[in-house]
Amino acid sequence: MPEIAEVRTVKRALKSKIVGRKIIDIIYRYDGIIKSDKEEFKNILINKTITDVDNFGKWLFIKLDDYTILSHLRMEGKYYIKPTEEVYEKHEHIIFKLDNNTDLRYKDTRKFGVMILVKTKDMNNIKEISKLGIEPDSDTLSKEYIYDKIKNSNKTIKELLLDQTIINGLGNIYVDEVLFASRIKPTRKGNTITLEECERIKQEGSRIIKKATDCGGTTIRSYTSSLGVTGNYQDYLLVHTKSKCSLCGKSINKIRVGGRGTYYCDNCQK
DNA sequence: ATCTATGCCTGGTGGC
DNA sequence: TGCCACCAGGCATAGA
Repeated sequence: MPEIAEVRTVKRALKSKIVGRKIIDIIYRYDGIIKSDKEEFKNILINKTITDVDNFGKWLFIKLDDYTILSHLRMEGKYYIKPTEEVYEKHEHIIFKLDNNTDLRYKDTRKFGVMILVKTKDMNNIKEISKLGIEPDSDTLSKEYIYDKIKNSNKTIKELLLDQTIINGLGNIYVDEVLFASRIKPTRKGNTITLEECERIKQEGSRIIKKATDCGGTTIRSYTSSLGVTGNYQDYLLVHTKSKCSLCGKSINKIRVGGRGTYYCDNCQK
């Protein structure tokens, strides 16, 4: 699943390829992805020029002056740039025809992704965006902030780190990595995590996300290249999908926490 | 407020 | 080989 590092990678690639391009038509092959008014989406966007691409956590923003497409890739959403005459592939649901004989195509096998068209000036008031927390490698993230958000919670630390309203952008893979690097068991309740451990979460989260962003994200399972971009952070994963602990050599446990497949080392994580 | 269950989806897998 | 139940999971929403 694309997490913050992968979304940043998509953002960079898109930015270099579509800024300055005008949308001349939009084809819906499956319009369930569009969560705002589907007709308005087309009517407003056709003939608009893409001015910027940005992201906040896992949300991607495609900006067109006064309007912005909020795009969330969820599990398997991907963007591709293709010559307009190329035959559509299965699961290419939304086709943006651009003014240079290319298409921006949104492909999403499981159709979990969403697009919402909003006025750019209202963007930060949209509930999906306004509720988001602080990005894991932001300078404004502090151990006190994390501690304050989790200290009274009976939820597991794994669930809390997946909560986008606390830290914005971590998904299943990076939460496992952050907890391993912080030496904290994913099943610990939020109210047992110390301030010192929050500092480790902050430091390791920042380090891991910066490194993963530099690597272009992680490419495993079906989360392969989007826009022809392939990340290589999977070479640095220490616990997620692993069977042996790189520190102690014991078996990595795979359990379910909060309904998610979770990898951890029972020996190294306390 | 907070928790649990459900729905959204398709492709891959394992059992028979 | 084919059929089928089940699972993967980010997030919203409804119900308890």
